Amino acid sequence: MTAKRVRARRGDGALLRDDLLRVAEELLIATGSEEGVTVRAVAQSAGVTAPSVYRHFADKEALVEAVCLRVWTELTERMCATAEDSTDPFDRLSRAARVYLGFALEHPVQYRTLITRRATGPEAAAAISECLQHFVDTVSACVDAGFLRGDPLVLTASLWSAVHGCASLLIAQPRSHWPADTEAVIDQTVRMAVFGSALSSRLAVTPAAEELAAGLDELTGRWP
Amino acid sequence: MTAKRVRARRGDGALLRDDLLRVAEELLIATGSEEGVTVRAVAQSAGVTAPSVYRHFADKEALVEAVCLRVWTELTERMCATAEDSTDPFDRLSRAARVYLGFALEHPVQYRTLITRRATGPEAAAAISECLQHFVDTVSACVDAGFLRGDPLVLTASLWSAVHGCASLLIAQPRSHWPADTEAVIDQTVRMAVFGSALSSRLAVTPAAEELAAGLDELTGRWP
DNA sequence: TGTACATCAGTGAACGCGCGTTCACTGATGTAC
DNA sequence: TGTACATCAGTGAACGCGCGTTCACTGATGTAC
Repeated sequence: MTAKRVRARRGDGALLRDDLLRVAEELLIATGSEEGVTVRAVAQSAGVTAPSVYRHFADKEALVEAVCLRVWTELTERMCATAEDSTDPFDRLSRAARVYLGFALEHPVQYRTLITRRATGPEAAAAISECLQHFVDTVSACVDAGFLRGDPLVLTASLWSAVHGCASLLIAQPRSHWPADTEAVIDQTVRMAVFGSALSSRLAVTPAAEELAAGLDELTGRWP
Repeated sequence: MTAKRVRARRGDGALLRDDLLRVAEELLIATGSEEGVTVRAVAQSAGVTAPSVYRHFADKEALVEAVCLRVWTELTERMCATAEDSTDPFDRLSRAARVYLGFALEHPVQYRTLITRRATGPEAAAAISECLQHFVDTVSACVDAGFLRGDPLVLTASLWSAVHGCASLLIAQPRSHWPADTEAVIDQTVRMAVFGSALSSRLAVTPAAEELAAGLDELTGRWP
């Protein structure tokens, strides 16, 4: 990468743009943070001088955001694709949650950078909105089918909290605070979230713990 | 604050330490990020020159961590205090979750800074561990009482994910992506998490959505 | 087919900044005699 | 009670760095005549 780059032909200036994105992504992943991505380092890795970067991105902010968006757009696509594997709205919800978590863990730095960014550009806000809208739609379908009750926006916010929180902690926290079996945590989190949404949205009044436990034992005894 | 500070008497050097912490905290909150807290700015706000900071903190890292820890130690205390308001383990779990969320939203910047920090000092790691241990103990009590089933560590990780995720999103995301009623989201998230843990840990086999919904309707019909 | 020119990719050097940190110091003050 | 001294809080000046960004430029290349 550090090798001097051959200058692009006229009209092919956009080739550098792709290279810059690729190289900036590598740098973002390697350093684990937006601060590690410097314009100079990106340019050098692409075999080019720093000012060249400004031919393709307005400023550093725009470069970083573009790097994150490059993978982020996959997310909605993948959630939609998975939805087609099933016709059951409740099942679709679980799948969407798992895809979201899987995505975040596959692209931890891009995920965290984009979602914790204070001032996002309109494109980033749109990308997050789009993904969130898919969640809302999936939840709404569950409400329509009678699997969930209540305000879809509130239900979605809680479900999103669970999967985002799981991803966020797995990304940020060292192993020491966690059970060894990451898969078990992911699985439990998704199940907690979807079943918890189903149960809690039906509980207008909170019953006593013993009563609830006895009722759940009785109910779940049907599926041994 | 910018006023020149009167020099402390001999032996009272530690007074400045408190002032530096207070001022650094203000700066952290005002700028919303660790990067906004510069040694120079902190010193100036305390009415002192930059090198004075190094009399009390090894480096900038130590200063920021101390600022965050100052409020963080409240958390475990508050969770323990709330636990005494109830004898029901399941109720205690809900209370702990609410206290955690409330704390995070009261001190959003300190919460985020400490929990997303990559290389934490031993004190910070200990503080997080201590708080987490309280969660594990509370969950274990629920398992012992038969309200929850399964590995307490895995259950805790999921519960932690839900509350952390809710706090994290509320802190990071602009209002646009959220329902207007923040309280409703918090309430729903806690209920989803605790009831979801109770239900999901009893489901060895996942039943069909219709079956589950019907069962839950029947069960929750008892508490109208 | 040859040539002048406009276009475009990329450069080299510099600006100005704020940062964390170090080092030798100053001067007030409590303490020991 | 007076004085020399060790201690300690805080200073002033500087180091060295890497950063984002700008600006006038160079030189290759496609295109129009």
